[in-house]
Amino acid sequence: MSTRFKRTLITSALPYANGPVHIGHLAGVYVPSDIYARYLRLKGEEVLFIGGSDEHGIPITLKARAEGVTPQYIVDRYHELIKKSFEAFGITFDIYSRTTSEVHRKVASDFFRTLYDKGEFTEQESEQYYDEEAKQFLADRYIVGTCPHCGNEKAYGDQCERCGTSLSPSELIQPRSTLSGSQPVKRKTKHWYLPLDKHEPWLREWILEEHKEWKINVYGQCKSWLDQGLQPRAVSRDLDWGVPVPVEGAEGKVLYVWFDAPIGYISNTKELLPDTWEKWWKEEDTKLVHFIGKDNIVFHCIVFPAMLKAEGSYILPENVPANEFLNLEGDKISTSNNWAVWLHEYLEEFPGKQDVLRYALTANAPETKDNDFTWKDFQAHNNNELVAVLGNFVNRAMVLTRNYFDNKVPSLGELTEYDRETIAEVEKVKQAVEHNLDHYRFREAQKEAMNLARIGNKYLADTEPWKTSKSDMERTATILNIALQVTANLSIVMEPFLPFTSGKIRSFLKAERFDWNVLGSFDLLPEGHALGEASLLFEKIEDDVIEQQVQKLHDTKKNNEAGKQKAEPVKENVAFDAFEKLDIRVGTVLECEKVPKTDKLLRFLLDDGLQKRTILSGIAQWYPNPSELIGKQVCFIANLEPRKMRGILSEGMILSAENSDGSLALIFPSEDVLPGSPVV
RNA sequence: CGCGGAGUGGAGCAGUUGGUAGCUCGUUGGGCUCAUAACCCAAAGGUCGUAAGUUCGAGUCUUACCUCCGCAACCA
Repeated sequence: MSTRFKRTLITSALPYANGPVHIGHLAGVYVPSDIYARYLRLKGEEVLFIGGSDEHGIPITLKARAEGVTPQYIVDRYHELIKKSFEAFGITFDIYSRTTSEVHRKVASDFFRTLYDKGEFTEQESEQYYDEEAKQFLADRYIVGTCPHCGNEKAYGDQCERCGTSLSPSELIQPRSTLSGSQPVKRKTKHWYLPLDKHEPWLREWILEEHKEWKINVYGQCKSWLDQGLQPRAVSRDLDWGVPVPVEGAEGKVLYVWFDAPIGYISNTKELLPDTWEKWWKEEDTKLVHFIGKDNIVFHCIVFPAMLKAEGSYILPENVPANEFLNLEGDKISTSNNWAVWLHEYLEEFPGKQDVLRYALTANAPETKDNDFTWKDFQAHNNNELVAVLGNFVNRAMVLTRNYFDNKVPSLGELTEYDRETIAEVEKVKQAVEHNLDHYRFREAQKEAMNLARIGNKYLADTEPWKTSKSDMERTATILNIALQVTANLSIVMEPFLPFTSGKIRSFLKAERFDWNVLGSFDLLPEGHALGEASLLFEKIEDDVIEQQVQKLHDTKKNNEAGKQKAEPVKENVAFDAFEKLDIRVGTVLECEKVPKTDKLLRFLLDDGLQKRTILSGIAQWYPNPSELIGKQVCFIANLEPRKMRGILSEGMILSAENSDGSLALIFPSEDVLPGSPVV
């Protein structure tokens, strides 16, 4: 640590309490932050590691509504589950609290009030949907209606889940409130905004000039945001679940969750240390580090710093080592599709194997780009590295000592040149691990730590104590003394990465926990010291165990697909005249090409019997050679309101059939007809 | 010409301020037998996405282009 700092405050992104924690969360945030925290503690530094659940926000209220329970019930359930599984996994938070705590309510409320009193917010009125029966404003997610794009009648106010379009509530046709079912009305409401645009100058200087050392993905993202120009962001919402806005006339309004959540870091610190928390947040010699995933970069690098700066008494983060995403067996991890390896399930199915997962996730950490977790890799990391290299070396050292020296540390005699070289190698490992950890390169650091076991294996192979034991017990004693000292060193260097294993090694050695600063020493175990009972550190994971996990995922996938393949229920009946209002016709394709700079849009020029008509259709990915469609006849809706997309006016809609996987197929008449023929 | 990231031996990754391309796993051969068929050694395998340029010299700098991922846009 540079002399600038006296202590380190580590925060890890608050997991959202509407589901359990999965390996993506672990690899991206919790394993690296735990390694870092353990490392600094082992070095004897003053460190605080903050975690907690993020328990406010719309998705939780929706989930509660869907299950017919209270939001509190939902967050209680997941908070407990998450907290317990983190604990069992060995994530050593100094506190794992929650944003529904009393302390948080007060801290967040005061924080808002301070900014409010200082005039750091702007106020803005806007029109939003209001439910007159339920007597409250409706968040986007509380409004359903017909998607203007695909006709899905259950589109939400922020997004249509069928076609994936993001919407705003006013775009919905026939909006309905999910609270009462009534038709909402537009009403004026006032919200507070954090004017990020005003903070842009110093943010620019602070990040782009003073923090060039940030990871390139983080720096690049920030630069991108800053170059595009920052916009004011609303900090309040009309909702009844959250921290109330502490301002007169703000009844029914709560802090927006992104404003609320990062303050959780502060309130959790305060909950743990009611008297001394301020030194962690307000003294310049505290080093603040946020561990997050890449989806949170803008909040932790721009929004939260702007909040802290606006408040005025807080320090800013020194680094934000954000990771990319972890995929699972080739596909994106998805909570809603159950495409994940859940921590609580792993802990049950692989009891005592916390370190195996920690190791595999760190070895394959998405530090520079998205990575893929596969069970086969997991098995290989365990069998070929943990078992074969680390477990085996420790076992060799222990067994040899038991066989030749009655399980006692033998004496160190005269050192050979080779012994000295080996000892020097161990010192190099220490430096390499430190250097990498200091720069948040956990994958590389773990690899270097593992090299210590490799050095040990090589040392035994080269010195062959099983041979020297036949002629020269003195030499054999020296060799095994060194091998045991290497083992003791392993228990130190592995502590941040594999804490459970490290503890086991210490119990084998009957040793207390060593400080990091004695790493590299060869007098950790005194001569004659009686060793404990050794067992295997790791066991092989057989193919069938892996296949079972893969099968589990395949089953999930099958279930998901089966679920989707069910045809949608038939919509409500409509009167014949409603059908008659639609003017569906056949047209002949004259031109067809991809619209530049889009992924999905094809531009059709149709002969509709009367004139030429341009229609855009979002089917480009299913028709890679659009020119092949020229001359074909397609069906289209002729009297749909024209709409401009990408600067081109689309006059109608071409009809396609949609598969369960979302792929689209154009509908053609079975025989050629005259252009303009009506479809009846 | 929207923004960012990535393209290095079969797989996953390092390559610091430009100077003969490294690591882990896998593969092949050999050695060893203390050890969970584990360990050790050796070899094969890369024209560092493509093209041009700067330079005595480029994976490392410049330009153009291609591919992949994410965001944005967009999907009547």
